[in-house]
Amino acid sequence: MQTYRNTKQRTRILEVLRSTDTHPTAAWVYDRLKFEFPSLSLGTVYRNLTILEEQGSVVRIASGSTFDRYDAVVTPHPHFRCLKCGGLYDTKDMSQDAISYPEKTASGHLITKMVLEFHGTCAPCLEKRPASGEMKI
Amino acid sequence: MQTYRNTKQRTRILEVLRSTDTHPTAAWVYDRLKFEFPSLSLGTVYRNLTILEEQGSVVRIASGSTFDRYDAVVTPHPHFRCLKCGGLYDTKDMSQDAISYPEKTASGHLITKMVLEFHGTCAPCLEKRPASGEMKI
DNA sequence: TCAATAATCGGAACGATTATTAATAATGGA
DNA sequence: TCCATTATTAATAATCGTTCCGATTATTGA
Repeated sequence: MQTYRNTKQRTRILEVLRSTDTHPTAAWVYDRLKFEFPSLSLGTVYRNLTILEEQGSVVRIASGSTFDRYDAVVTPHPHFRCLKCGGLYDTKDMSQDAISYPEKTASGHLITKMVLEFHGTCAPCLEKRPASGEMKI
Repeated sequence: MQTYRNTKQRTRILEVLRSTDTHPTAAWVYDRLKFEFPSLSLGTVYRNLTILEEQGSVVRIASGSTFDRYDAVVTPHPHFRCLKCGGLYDTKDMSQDAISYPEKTASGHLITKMVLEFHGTCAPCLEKRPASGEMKI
């Protein structure tokens, strides 16, 4: 059994993650901390994010074939993903608390977590484009 | 505007995908077809899966930092993902049809699709492990 | 049939993540 | 407090899924 030690790096990585709601990537956290720890390594960020996930302090949000994102809000909540820019947002007006599901599926799979996502075009990307049709000239 | 052509490879890729409910990866499809097309390239499989997705014949299921999977059932339906083995299953007993959501979020994001996943331990993985506690010896 | 060009093949390139290694530093006990 | 233990770090190499590239081939509409 592995015992975790407290390091400045890990502490700050969690603090940085808790200070934003932008669901950062490992690289974003690294950029944010490399001035504070000039010798910080990207591998350290990755390893600590994995450890923080094991500890339940952080949730990993997979995005398939692009970079993963991390969220320090571990309470289950839905996300909105923009298919144009890849942005990931919280949807504060929506909740998944009311959706109930069984402990096991009919096939006997044990459910421990429900993940709900909405996909589409985010408000900033909508503004960049004409109301309908293709961009002209 | 790009026009699509019909190729044997693309046709067979879609057929193979429609012949299974295992949500295959690109590599799985490639293995399945490389005897039929000895000179088949993995890049061709990837490109065609992307084209089939553009055409709406196939849905990509992202799995973050592991291989993506593809589903020829394009009707929205929830999936179960095993966190032990990475397996992806349909949950035939569950549906997401009853869950309603607005066209736009409060922040103005345009929603075009809802993705619902259940995570946990699948039945085969449950059987491999003792009912509770850690594996002994 | 023929020209235009989309699609293929093979391999190289890419980017996010993980593994490796030696050096460093946090921890618990004497 | 000092020391031994060992988790953690930094730097870099390696991995792996996926995409891109150039030359060739195949499909399509005229």
